[in-house]
Amino acid sequence: MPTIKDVAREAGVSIATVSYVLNDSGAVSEATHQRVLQAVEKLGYRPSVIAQGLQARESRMIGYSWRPMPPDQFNPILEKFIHGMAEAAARHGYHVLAFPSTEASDEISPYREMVERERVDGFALSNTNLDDPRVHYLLDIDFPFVAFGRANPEWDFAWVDVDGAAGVEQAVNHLLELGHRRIACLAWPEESLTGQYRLTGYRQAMAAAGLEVQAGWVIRAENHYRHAYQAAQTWLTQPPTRRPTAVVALTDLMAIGVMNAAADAGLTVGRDLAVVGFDDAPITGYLRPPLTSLRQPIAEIGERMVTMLIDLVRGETPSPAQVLLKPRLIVRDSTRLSKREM
Amino acid sequence: MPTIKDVAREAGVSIATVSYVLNDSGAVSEATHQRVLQAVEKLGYRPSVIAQGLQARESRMIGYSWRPMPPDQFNPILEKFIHGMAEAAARHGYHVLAFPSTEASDEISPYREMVERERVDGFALSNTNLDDPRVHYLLDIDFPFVAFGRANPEWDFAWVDVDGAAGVEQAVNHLLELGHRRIACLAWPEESLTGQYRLTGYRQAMAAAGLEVQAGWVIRAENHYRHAYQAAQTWLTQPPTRRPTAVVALTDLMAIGVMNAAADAGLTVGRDLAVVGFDDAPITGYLRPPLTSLRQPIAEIGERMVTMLIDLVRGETPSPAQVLLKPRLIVRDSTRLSKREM
DNA sequence: CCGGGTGGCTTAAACGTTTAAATTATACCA
DNA sequence: TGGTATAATTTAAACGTTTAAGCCACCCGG
Repeated sequence: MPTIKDVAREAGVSIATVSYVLNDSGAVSEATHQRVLQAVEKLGYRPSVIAQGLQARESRMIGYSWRPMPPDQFNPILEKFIHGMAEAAARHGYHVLAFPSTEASDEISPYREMVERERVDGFALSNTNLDDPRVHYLLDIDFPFVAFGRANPEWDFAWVDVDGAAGVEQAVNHLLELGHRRIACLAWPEESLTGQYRLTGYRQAMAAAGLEVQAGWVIRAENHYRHAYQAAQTWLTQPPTRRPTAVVALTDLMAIGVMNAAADAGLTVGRDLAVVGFDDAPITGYLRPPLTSLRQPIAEIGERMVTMLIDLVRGETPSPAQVLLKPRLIVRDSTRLSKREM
Repeated sequence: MPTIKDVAREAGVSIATVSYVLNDSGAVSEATHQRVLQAVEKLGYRPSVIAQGLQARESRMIGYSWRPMPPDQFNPILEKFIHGMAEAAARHGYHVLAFPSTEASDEISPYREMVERERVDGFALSNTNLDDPRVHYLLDIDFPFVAFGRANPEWDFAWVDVDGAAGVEQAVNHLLELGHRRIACLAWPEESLTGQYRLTGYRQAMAAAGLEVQAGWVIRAENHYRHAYQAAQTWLTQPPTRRPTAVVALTDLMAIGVMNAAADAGLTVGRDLAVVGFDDAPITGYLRPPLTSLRQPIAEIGERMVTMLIDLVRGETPSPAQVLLKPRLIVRDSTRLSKREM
């Protein structure tokens, strides 16, 4: 690989002049400028990112880590999220460094390692939670990061999030328009901040419609198929005149659990029970019936996070520093075919 | 961040001594050794990866790129694959750099960029194909890489692959044991090398069982739901005594297309038609019926690729340099309930 | 008692950049 | 013509490491 010295020799100038030409700084005569560019072209010279990094004390890397899903669960948005970030980052001369999260016991040590060894200039976080220790640590050492998801409202940091409340509200309103009145919600445990926001959307939409949320209409469960299946069973064993006619599940995986429970109870999803999911996993369109779901603007989230992060790395404050994006309801047969006579 | 100079000052030695202590090289007295380690501890010093990289002319980065799936398709193994690589890499002091592949027109320029700017020490490739231009380029410039998948058999390079032929053979044998005789295969276009291997497994298993592959039993299609659905329809419109009783699809996505086509034709998958997929996507267990599929040992693939690549980066030849791993047939109801009277 | 070997440490160069400061050449003005 | 401002270029230091080479004191053998 040719270095700046080779270019300098080839062009008959000092390495400083080459550097000035390449960075468009300093005062260089037009003739020299051309000569240097020709030498660069001839040798196929590209500056070494490592040497530049040492000089500038930066790595031009964005660190990102995630906890892998158990084999029976899926993360439908991860691939697009990483790719979206990688693409946006590349446009700014940055790259995404994927590092593993191992034990849940010590969440921050992989992050600390990256910071201390100067591997990354900033982090993208996802799956943040209230009092997230990573957010706490990074705020503490004042290291640049942007989160996908909110955390403790008292902490001031840059984040991008999907407006789960607005999303679920859309879903409930859609069901209301179809004539549903007994609408249940399959929610997450109380600790989950994202779960809280989404559940709030459900409660607000119901309240706005003047509907009381009956006891038992909200069931909290972990994001597992089996839990969702069991929760649905408790609803479906109620008499037809009392049981929910529609279910909003906080993820597609849980929605699938509900759909299968309904089918196993002899009900036709879409006609006897409307189901809505969240995430719009690629699979949703191929389920029977295809699942209505809330699609998150993943590419935009990745893009926004990267540009905000680069602002922070450069010492600027991104504006806005908090971004809430609306998900879009993709209507499919799991609700469309369930129109109720009003 | 403290540097080696700070440690040297703190310990009252030269920076060379600090370096010798940290790298366990050179001759350092026990007393000095201790003093340096204490200074390191006290200051919380960690060597800068960038400075080490400049010195050693290496980045300790493994580049990996993939083409994102269209929104209605899924890549069930990508997440585990990257995470597996990231984990194995981290154990050896390496990290995974994710860079985007943009246009299909110029596949190699993102790779060239990474090479020329010295961003990575080697590459992990996936979705290789016969005469893959990336493999060609990297062989040409003699840059370290390991591929997930084979390419032109005349090229000598390191790869790890899943034995698709053995996998499909397993699947066909499983169907044969259940009493199936009219077994169809939903294959990929001829250009796909992976598709060729898998199809070979089908043909071999059929031949070994003394069964002739009837015209029309093999249909080639792109890896899309809709194509799979249509292919299945052409089989299912045949009279029951002639049509295939089992289908081996080369991916889960295509298997889902077949399952839905069968259901829409009034058949019960599992009883009237057995279906096998490939990849064992997390969703397969939740389909109705749950889909029998071939699981690839993703974590092991990532692990192997990384260790082989690190060998190559160090100038050693990995042994073995070609690894073929067997997938495992995960039997579920989509075949289990289809036992035929023999 | 002197020479050579060696253990233990430091000096200094190198990796490939950027950039402040110094130097040289050129032009302009009094 | 001499001095100064300015344009163009070079020199050299710096970023944080590693490591070859050098240095010094000490010990040991002859």
